[in-house]
This record gives sequence, C-alpha cells and structure tokens, in this order.
Amino acid sequence: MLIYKTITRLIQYRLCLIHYTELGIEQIFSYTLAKETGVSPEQVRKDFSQFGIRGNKKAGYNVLQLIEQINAILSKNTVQKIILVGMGNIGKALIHYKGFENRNMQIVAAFDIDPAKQGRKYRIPVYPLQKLPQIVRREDISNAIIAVPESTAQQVCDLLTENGIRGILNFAPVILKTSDRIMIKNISLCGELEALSYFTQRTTV
Amino acid sequence: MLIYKTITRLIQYRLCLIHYTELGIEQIFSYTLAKETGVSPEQVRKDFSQFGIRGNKKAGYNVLQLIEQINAILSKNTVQKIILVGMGNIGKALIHYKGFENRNMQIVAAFDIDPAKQGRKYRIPVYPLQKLPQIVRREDISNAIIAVPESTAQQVCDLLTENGIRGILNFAPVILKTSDRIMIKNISLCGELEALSYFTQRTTV
DNA sequence: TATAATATGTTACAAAGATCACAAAAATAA
DNA sequence: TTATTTTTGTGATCTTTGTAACATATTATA
Ligand SMILES: NC(=O)c1ccc[n+]([C@@H]2O[C@H](COP(=O)([O-])OP(=O)(O)OC[C@H]3O[C@@H](n4cnc5c(N)ncnc54)[C@H](O)[C@@H]3O)[C@@H](O)[C@H]2O)c1
Ligand SMILES: NC(=O)c1ccc[n+]([C@@H]2O[C@H](COP(=O)([O-])OP(=O)(O)OC[C@H]3O[C@@H](n4cnc5c(N)ncnc54)[C@H](O)[C@@H]3O)[C@@H](O)[C@H]2O)c1
Repeated sequence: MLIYKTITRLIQYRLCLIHYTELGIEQIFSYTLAKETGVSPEQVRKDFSQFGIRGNKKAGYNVLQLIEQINAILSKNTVQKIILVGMGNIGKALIHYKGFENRNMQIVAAFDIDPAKQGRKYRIPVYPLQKLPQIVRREDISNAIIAVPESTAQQVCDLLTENGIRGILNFAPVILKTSDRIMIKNISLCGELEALSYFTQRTTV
Repeated sequence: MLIYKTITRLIQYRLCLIHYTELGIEQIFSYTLAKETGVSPEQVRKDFSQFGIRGNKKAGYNVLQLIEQINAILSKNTVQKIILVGMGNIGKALIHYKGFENRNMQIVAAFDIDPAKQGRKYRIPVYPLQKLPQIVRREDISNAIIAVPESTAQQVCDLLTENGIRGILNFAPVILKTSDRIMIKNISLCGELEALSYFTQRTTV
C-alpha cells in the first residue's frame, strides 16, 4: 500500500494536535510535531506537502486549521462505524474502551455464536451471526474487527467479505485468505512480544 | 531496526510449522510456507538463508528440524518471562489469554496502582508498583507490557527502564520518550482502525 | 532599506526491503 | 547413463521509504 505509512503518521499528528488544542497551543512548527511523534521534521513537512497542506515560513502551522485539513483527508467529519465479531477477552476489552469516541469511531454492534454472550448486557448490543448481513447493510458498515479463536477466524472473514466488509482488523494469529481488494491488518500481540524478546535477548550478549 | 521484519517473519513461519507437526506433515517447500504466511517463496528462502538454514534441493525443508533451527535463532528453548503493568480492560484480556504458553512466553506478574485490582484474584498475581523493582530483579525480566492510561504511561515507562526493562509493548496512544537502547513497540488499535477506514472509504469513491 | 535569522518545501541521495531471474543441485524418468 | 523436472540459493534489480541539503520565503531588526 503506497501511502499507508503516511496515513498512519497523519493519524498520529492529528492526535498530537488535538492535545495541543487542549493545552491552548495555537501555532506549531514541523520540529515540534516531529519530536512529539518520533519522526523527523522533514518527514512531517513532506507528509503535509504530499496532501497539499502548506505552512507559513517562519510561522509554522496553525493547529486548528491543520486539524481541519487532516480531518478532510481522513474523512473525519462523520463518525466511522465498526462492527466486532467475537465477545471474548479481547472483544470485551474493546467494547469497554472509551477512547474510540475522541477519534470519531464507534463500535455499533458486536456478534458472537455463544448465546450466553448475546443480548444487551454490554454497552453495545451483541447479536447472533445470522443478524450480521442485515446490520452491515442497514448501518452501511465497511470495517470489522475479528476477535474470535484462530479456528473460526477464516470462516468469519469469509462471512464478512461476502457481506461487503472491506477492511478487517484481525486479532487471530492466522493469515486470512481473501480477495486483494479487502484490506486486512493483523494485530499479532504474541508475535510482537516474541520479536521484542529476540532483540532484548541479543543486547545482553 | 535492520532485521526486525525478518524476525517477525521467522516467528510467523514457526507458528505455521507447529501447525504442520500437529497435522503430521514432515517435509515442506518454501512455497508451501510462503502461501500460508502470505509472503513470496523467495522471501522465505532468503530469510532462512540469512540465518544459515539450508534446505534440500527438490526435497525442501524438514519441519521438525526447521522448528529446532528457528527456536535456536529466537532463543525459544527457555520460557520468556514478561510483566504487565495496568490491569484494566486490556490487561485483563491479556492475563486470561491461553495462547502465550504455546509460544514459550509467560506473563509472570502484573502491577496496578488500584488496590482493588491487587492480590491473587486472577490467574497471575497483581502487585502494587512498589514491588516492581524487586520482582524484575528476582525474576530477571527484560520485557514488559504497558496497559495503563495515556496519562501515566510515560511515568510507568520511566519506572520500567530505570529497573532494567529493555523491551516494552505499549498500548497507550502516546510516543514514549526514552533511551534508544530501549526497544518500544506501540500497539495502536485506534490508529490501525483509522487507517483501515481511510482506505476502505477511498475505494468507494 | 538592507541584513540576519528562522522555517518551510522540494530536489537529490541513500538505505532497506522485496522481487526477479537464473544457475546449481538433487531426484526421477527414459 | 543422460535428459528432464523440480526446488533451492543468491546476485541483480526495482520499489519504497526515509534522510540530507539547500534554495526560498517571511519576519524581525538595525
Ligand atoms: N486475549 C488476548 O490477550 C489475545 C492475545 C493475542 C491474540 N489473541 C487472539 O485474539 C482472538 C480472540 O482472543 P480472546 O482471548 O478474546 O478469545 P476468547 O476465546 O476469549 O473469545 C472468543 C469469542 O469468540 C466467540 N466465537 C467463537 N467462534 C465464533 C464465530 N464463528 N463467530 C462469532 N463468535 C465466535 C466465542 O464465543 C468467544 O466469545 C483469538 O484468536 C486469540 O488467539 C488474543
Ligand atoms: N481497551 C481498549 O480496547 C483499548 C484500545 C486502544 C487503546 N487502549 C489503550 O490501552 C491502555 C489501557 O486501556 P484499558 O482500556 O485497559 O484502560 P483501563 O482504564 O481499563 O485500565 C487502566 C489500568 O491501569 C491502572 N493504572 C493507572 N495508572 C497506573 C500506574 N501509574 N501504574 C499502574 N497501573 C496504573 C488502573 O488502575 C487501571 O486498572 C490505555 O492507554 C488505552 O488508551 C485500550
């Protein structure tokens, strides 16, 4: 994906900028944002430049204006609705999380095969899988989170894509096989920890 | 990090290979593994080659032997101990997770400032932060997970690094500032979802 | 008005990573 | 034994991403 990393950084910048508004900061420089987000000032300017965001020489960028411009790029003017499949450990952690709102996202429905999990016990209604096609269509959902066991992840993925889902955040430790028009992002917590281990181990040698 | 991606892939390969042993498969080819992990066969061979793992022309690689070789590279012969700071939504999801064992990892202790969370209510003992230095030293821990709110993440990070932690998996949506000898891996769930949204939005236009 | 200082924006350069192409080896078939 | 097929291993190439350099614009100051 060509500009995936750039978009990821824009999202980071946006988060910082929102902090700045809370602190009453109105104007910033590329190196301010760079330091805060751990990239180089040139990178910040280049990212902005790529999307036609221009700053002022000697005066940097206006925070509010910058947020507006990034919002426009990221289509952050409407709330982005997401569904969740699998109400286990991870699923529950996600639906209890308050941080989505600030970022204009909302988990609008969850699904689980286990009848004990279904109903309105949680902040968000939990439906049986049979309801999925209907809700995806009604709410016009494009993105979903897979938080089911490895053994059922592929079939959940198939169900989602058959019903028009185009983006999936996958927690199951399997590589999902699907059309390349579908975008899949794997969250591999164990993998990340194993990689960390490798490098922290090495440094002692 | 020079070989970070290679290591990440080795970890993926290992996971697949373990599946193969469970299915009774003894011998595999680079393209088998490639298909399963979503990379190219050349990449697989190159990754192995980089660590001196050689296959057999026309006969591919022996599964068990390959696992052994990858284990040796990843130091997977001993259980890797990890600590967790923050017993909220994410923290609880992690300690209830059974999947760490299969990957030779173990969360050996958790920490929280909230006395209500402390004690032996969970699978893993939860201590006050004051106990952290002692336990890190006693158990010889190198890696930690930060699952505390954004507002306290930096101070937890400082505490960890002061006590010899060298690798951190961070769930808080902030860029932690620390020495560059410390390896930090950020898990940005909201960020990933926002990026997904961006691309799935675009495709409709 | 001229000069200095400070940030931006862009072009050129470098590094990392992945892909491609193909030679070499091993097994099988003729 | 020779030819054919299959699969590995790696040098060359392409792509992507990030870094560095520098010219340009703006503001402040003398
Ligand atoms: N919990 C963690 O810390 C953690 C860490 C790393 C990876 N993961 C991965 O994340 C995924 C979820 O983990 P978890 O701990 O939440 O699992 P879990 O077992 O606690 O929950 C899985 C949930 O999915 C539901 N489910 C099963 N099949 C389903 C289907 N076909 N359709 C809908 N719902 C279905 C189950 O009823 C259950 O509620 C797993 O693949 C796991 O390997 C979890
Ligand atoms: N839950 C999610 O789905 C989710 C999604 C994205 C990001 N995150 C991020 O992950 C982090 C954890 O999220 P959560 O939902 O589990 O939060 P939470 O509020 O449920 O839990 C935080 C826990 O940390 C403890 N804590 C606070 N300060 C501490 C300190 N200084 N030392 C030790 N413990 C301390 C609290 O007592 C609490 O138990 C947050 O930074 C959050 O932004 C969470």
